Order: sequence, then C-alpha cells, then structure tokens
Amino acid sequence: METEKGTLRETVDRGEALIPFYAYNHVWSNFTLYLHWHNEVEIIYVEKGSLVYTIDTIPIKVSEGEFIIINSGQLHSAHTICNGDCVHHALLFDLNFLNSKHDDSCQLNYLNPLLSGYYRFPTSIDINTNCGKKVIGEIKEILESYNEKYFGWEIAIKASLYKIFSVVAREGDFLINESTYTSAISYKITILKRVLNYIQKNYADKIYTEDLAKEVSMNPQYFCRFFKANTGKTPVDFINQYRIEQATKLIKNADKKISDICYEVGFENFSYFIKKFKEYEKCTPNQYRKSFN
DNA sequence: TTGCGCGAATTCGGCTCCAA
DNA sequence: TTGGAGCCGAATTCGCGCAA
Repeated sequence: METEKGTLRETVDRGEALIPFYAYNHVWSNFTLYLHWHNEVEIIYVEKGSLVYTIDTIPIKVSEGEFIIINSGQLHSAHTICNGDCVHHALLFDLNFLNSKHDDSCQLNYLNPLLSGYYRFPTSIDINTNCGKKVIGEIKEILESYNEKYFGWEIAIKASLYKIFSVVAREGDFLINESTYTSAISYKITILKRVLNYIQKNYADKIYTEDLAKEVSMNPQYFCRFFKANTGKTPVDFINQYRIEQATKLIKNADKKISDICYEVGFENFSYFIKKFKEYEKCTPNQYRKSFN
C-alpha cells in the first residue's frame, strides 16, 4: 500500500489517469489488512469465505455473497475469519469520476452532497432486500466490464455506478452525515488518524508509546487501552506490522542488503527483525526475496 | 455510565552475544 | 543470513478512584 508522506492515507495510483476507477481481486488466507484510509469510495464484495472489516472503529462481518461500502476518508482494516481461502473483490473509485460539468439535478441533488460529505453511503445493505439485490447485480456487471475491457467498458462502469447511486437514493438509504456519527466516535477517529500519521512519519525512528500518547494528550497506560480497544492491536504490534510491510516493498523492489533494510524501516536489531518478519510474512526475508526472483 | 488518570504487577519486546 | 538463549526495561494490563 502506498501512502502519502506523513499520513496513512493511501495515495496509490488507481486505474488510468482518465479513468479514476480500479478493481482488484484478492484471494486471502489468514490475512490482515492494517488500518488506513483513502479518498476513494470502496465497495467490497465477498465471493467466498468471510471477513471482519472494522470501519471507523466499528467491526462488521461480511460473509459470502455480501458487500459493504466504505466512504471516502473512513478508517478501515480487515482480517479473514474463515478456514481456507477467502475471495473478495474491491472496487475503488473517485467520486469525481461521475462528476458532470453541468449543474443538472443529478449533480446538485446527489453528486454534490456526496462530494461534500453531507450524504454518505450506508456501510451495509441487506442483500435480501430489493436494494441489496440490485447493487449486487451492478457490482457483478462492473467486474465483468472491468475484466473484459471491451469497447465501451468505461461507459458500462459509469452507468453501473450511477445505477447503484439511484438504487440507494430511491430506497432512501443515503445517510445524512450529521447524524451518522456521535461526537464520541468522531473524536476516536480523529485521535486514531493523528496516531497513524505520527507512526507513518516516524516509523523509521524509535517510537515510544509515551510519544504516541503525548501526540494525542493521553496518559500512556490509557492510550494503550484506547488503541487496542479501537484497532484490535497494541501500538507496538501495529508499528511492527507497518515496518514489516515497508520492508517487504524494499525487499521486492531493491537490491539492498536485508540488514540495511532492517535498519531503514526502524528496527534496531537485525535478529529481532527476522523474528518479526517471520511472524507476519510466514517466511524469512531471504525466502521472501527469492520468491520474487 | 463513560472517559480518563494513576500506581502496581505482569508480560513481552527488543537487545546482546553467540553459533551454524 | 538466520535463529536461539538469557536478560532488562518498556509495554501492557488490572484495579481502583474521580469527574462530568
């Protein structure tokens, strides 16, 4: 995952410059997606298995055949909860992809409120409802168009996204932002984003939990409790996972010595780095490099 | 009831050293 | 480059009290 300098907000280039839309398939087995956020809206459709997504500190189980919608800027992480492979599809798109030059009623009544954050998509919609069934149908249409890339596939994707918007609007499922969150949840999200920013900025240096606690004006002991309660991980566990994630990119993309990479991502002890690498990636750094060569 | 701070106890991360 | 042993200090947990 690429992130903007100084933030855990993803900035990966999705799709082509003229098509700010990207779809990918994942086959996961015992996988954890660490906490982050991005500006794009993301639709997750689970084809096989089941996962737990934590969105803005609230865990949601997504089972086979179900989908969820992650709004722009929402903090999210995920982990698989099934034995064997879990297959899911993610559709990411910038809301500007659907913008119109003209302020017609579509733009004024639906697009602008979504872009401003006044409207938000509901995270989950019951797949047994009329709305849920129609959205699933459009998701499948989008995946088919994206995979086949026939002449006109871009129009098909836009049309399906508009269709999803219209179905959600028709069923009255858009959430009004001011009632979406209590101030307590907003406060938690603000705190977590500040902590994640700090980690991303400083992961290459030594980070003490006391530093993180200071960053959000909390007592260190209370901060540990707060962080674990809202992310499911201790601060140290989260930092280590992030560092290993950075190390995997360097191992893949560079001819640097593994010991140099270890120090570059913030580990001060090479032996400990290998131990943690094995814990998260299920292989040693050297085995990981060989698997890409 | 909830959010938070504090002290004490316990756990475990991370270090050094060393061998293969 | 990898990984094991042993140790120390930081991290984490627990229980409690206080305030809003």
